[in-house]
Amino acid sequence: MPYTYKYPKADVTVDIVLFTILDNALQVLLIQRRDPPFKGCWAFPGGFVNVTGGRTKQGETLEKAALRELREETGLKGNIYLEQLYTFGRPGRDPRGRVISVAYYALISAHLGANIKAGDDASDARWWDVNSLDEKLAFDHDVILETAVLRIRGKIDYFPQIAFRLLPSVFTAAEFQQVHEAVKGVTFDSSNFRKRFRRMVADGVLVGLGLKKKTAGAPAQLYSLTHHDTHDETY
Amino acid sequence: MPYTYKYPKADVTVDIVLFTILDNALQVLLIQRRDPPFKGCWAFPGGFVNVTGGRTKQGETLEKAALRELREETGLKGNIYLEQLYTFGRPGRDPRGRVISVAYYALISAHLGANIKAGDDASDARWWDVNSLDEKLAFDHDVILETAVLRIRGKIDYFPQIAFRLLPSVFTAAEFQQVHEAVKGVTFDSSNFRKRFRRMVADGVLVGLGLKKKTAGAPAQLYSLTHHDTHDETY
DNA sequence: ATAATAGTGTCTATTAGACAATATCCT
DNA sequence: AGGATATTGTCTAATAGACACTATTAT
Repeated sequence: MPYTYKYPKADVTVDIVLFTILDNALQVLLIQRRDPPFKGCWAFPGGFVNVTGGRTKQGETLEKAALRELREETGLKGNIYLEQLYTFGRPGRDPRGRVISVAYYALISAHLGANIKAGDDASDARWWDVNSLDEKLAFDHDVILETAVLRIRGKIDYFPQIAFRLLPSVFTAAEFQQVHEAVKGVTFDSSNFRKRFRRMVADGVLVGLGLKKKTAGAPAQLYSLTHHDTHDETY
Repeated sequence: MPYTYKYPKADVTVDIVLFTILDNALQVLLIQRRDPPFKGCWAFPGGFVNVTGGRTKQGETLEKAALRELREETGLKGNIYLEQLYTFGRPGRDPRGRVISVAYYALISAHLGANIKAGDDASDARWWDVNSLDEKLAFDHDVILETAVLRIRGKIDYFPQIAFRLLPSVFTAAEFQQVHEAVKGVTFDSSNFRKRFRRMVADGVLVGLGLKKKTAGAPAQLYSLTHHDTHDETY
């Protein structure tokens, strides 16, 4: 049953740039495409937005589509925080026809990232260090990646949730610093960085748990987010 | 000649939130719709993205579509700076069917905004003070407006181009301050604000022109942007 | 002189950066 | 004791906010 329109239409897709921190480096999840176009190339998880249902139902939201595709192509369960990144629609970006892609980024902590497995449309799925990625990506995904990295690099400075979503729920000050360093691609003086950290504790954003974590040196205090402000979006 | 597809597709539109400063207030341009849906309602200039041309040509870019629609519906000439804002695609936002709208915002100085005239699809076009707008807008344009205002309010703090685009090419320190106040919706201590202004002059971002502008009190020094950095997008 | 606006200076509190120092654990 | 890491402190420079002050024009 074909669909007929008076004017030509575009396809709308979502692409999801999923980040985590592994080996103290910012890593991004790529899927190896099983089918053309760009068969064999690495690309972000993503796919077509469901727009069926006629005038009344009209299909799923963009965000739901992104979450669905992310789950289908990675095996991840549960709610994963997504934020809309940018919409890419340059003519010619997809050889099959005009495709408008609404890109999202998502952040998960390393222990969640460990059990990723490739979905049906992919021959493989794995994490790549964003700083040593020299693969030629499918479509315009290289531009999307650059946009996403710039976004979280800029936003982490005034929106600490970026760091918290990349961390497990309990973490040390050093781990918090390492996440910042991995995202920004620079190193910080630990003394000065700790002042910011102490301020967050004093402001009630973080709470010390009294517990200690063993390290190669002195044991480190463990902290967690003081809940109640899980609803964010300050921007 | 109808277009037939195997799967249903969405329409892709652009909407443009055009801002200026008039009467020391942040104002937004709205068009009164001549045709259904939302006939008679006020809405942003915008329209369908041209996606014709088959597999190879595929139509126009999103940004070109936004610029074209803005020109068609306002009579504005020349290049106007646009920045992509967010993509709105909730099912049901348009009663005609699934429509994904890529929203842009644009900024012009007041003297350009004076000669706006309604295009063919509109029965009227005029500026509205964003702080005293209580019209029910078409589609989800109320949400788009709120998103746009929040965006420029946040961005003007670290991206002074927002202010410069709302000003004529030559302006006084007081006018620069008034633009900030109109965008942020607060007043600033002129002494402290002027320190920021002086720093921009010292840093070579602005140049004093030596000329004076008459005011009700002492004449004010005129400044302009030190060019060469017209290519922005620091973000 | 006075109203009105332009423009400067001063004090304090907050914050970032460079760098020194102390504390705690393991071997 | 010595290596490794956690944790705190000190000095300086930059910046923001509150507020007092001077300068220049028109009437």
